[in-house]
Amino acid sequence: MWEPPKPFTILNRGLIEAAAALLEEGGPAAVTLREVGRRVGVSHNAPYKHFADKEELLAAVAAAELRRGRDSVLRLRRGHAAVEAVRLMLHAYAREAIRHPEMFRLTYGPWRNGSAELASAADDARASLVQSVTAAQADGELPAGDPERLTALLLALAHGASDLALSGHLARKGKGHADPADLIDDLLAQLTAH
Amino acid sequence: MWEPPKPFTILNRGLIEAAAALLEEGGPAAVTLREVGRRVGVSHNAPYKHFADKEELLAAVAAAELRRGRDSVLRLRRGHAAVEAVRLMLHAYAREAIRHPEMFRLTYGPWRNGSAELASAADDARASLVQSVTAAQADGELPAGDPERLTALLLALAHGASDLALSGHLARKGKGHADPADLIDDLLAQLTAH
DNA sequence: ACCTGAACACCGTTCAAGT
DNA sequence: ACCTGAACACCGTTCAAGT
Repeated sequence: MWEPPKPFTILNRGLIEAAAALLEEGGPAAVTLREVGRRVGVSHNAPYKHFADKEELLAAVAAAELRRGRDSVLRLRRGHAAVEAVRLMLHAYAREAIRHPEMFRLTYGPWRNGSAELASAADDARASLVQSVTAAQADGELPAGDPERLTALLLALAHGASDLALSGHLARKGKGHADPADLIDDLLAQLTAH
Repeated sequence: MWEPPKPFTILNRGLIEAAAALLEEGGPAAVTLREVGRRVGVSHNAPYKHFADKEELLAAVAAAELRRGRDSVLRLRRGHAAVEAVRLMLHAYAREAIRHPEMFRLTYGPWRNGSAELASAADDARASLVQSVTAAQADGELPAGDPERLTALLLALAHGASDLALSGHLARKGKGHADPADLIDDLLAQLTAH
């Protein structure tokens, strides 16, 4: 079942970057293998020598983004108290979602073939957050309990607020006007004032 | 700018129902105008006399689903204490998301042309939830504060937990094993024990 | 007014052939 | 081993023509 990861050739990386750029510009429908090939300077079906199909190319784009997210989370852990690191991580999550909606939707979208590479990149990113949550609990800044479950609560709120904001379903247009960052702070305030 | 809603002809309703069935069976890609037409018994471009394009047909599917959601929310308000109604509404939200992933993703997905019909259906559904939240606040069962914002917090969590569960990003496979319903109850417990 | 069949442009994927 | 060009099946959309 398990396959060793292919080496990252120059072309491989170029295809992923071209696909990511097209995704950002016009969504998944704009990521055509013909345009990807054209931008990299190969024929429209050269990608098939590196990826089984279009979905696998997009999965590689998503995995690269998840690795970037994990590295960003690791950077935030240094130089901040644990609970503040958690707050900054969740804010960064929402900020990136709003700034790059197409990448956000791709990364957390539906994957028919559960790529192992994708799953492990996501696990790594979440594990960093779990560590900071655990440290914040040890500091008495977050309520005790299963840290995985508390992390899931925090992540679910940050994710849901971001996704609803993107689709315009977060609040009525004139009213309230709470953005994802506000809701993250609301939840943390409720959790710290227990 | 504003256009009067077209009358709901038999064919119109049939097209929407056929599109919804195809969506459930195989996602948005399976909703081809050719197959929709075939199931209803018309040619593959008869739908263009009722909807400007494929996206407008899918928007009508989403709007119908949002209206169903609003009616379901209204039913839950009767016969329950306010805070319990809120809890049941959020649980129903997550249950429907898990049971009908494609419809969930469509309903809360990206809409390039902000259909007024879609927006008002969503506003109606959320307004019912806001009313129950307000009543629960008056009962002293939920913390005081802007009810729109508190509703956004609750909805964002239910939405995010559902969406992450669907994409398998809610928690590591073996660990924690919190499902959306658990997280909803966790949040409500934190809010009521203030 | 509403529908049909043909046609167009486009895309993912396959394949025989090249180096 | 990797790439190319042609080809296939499919789809959204348009359009001239029918009733």
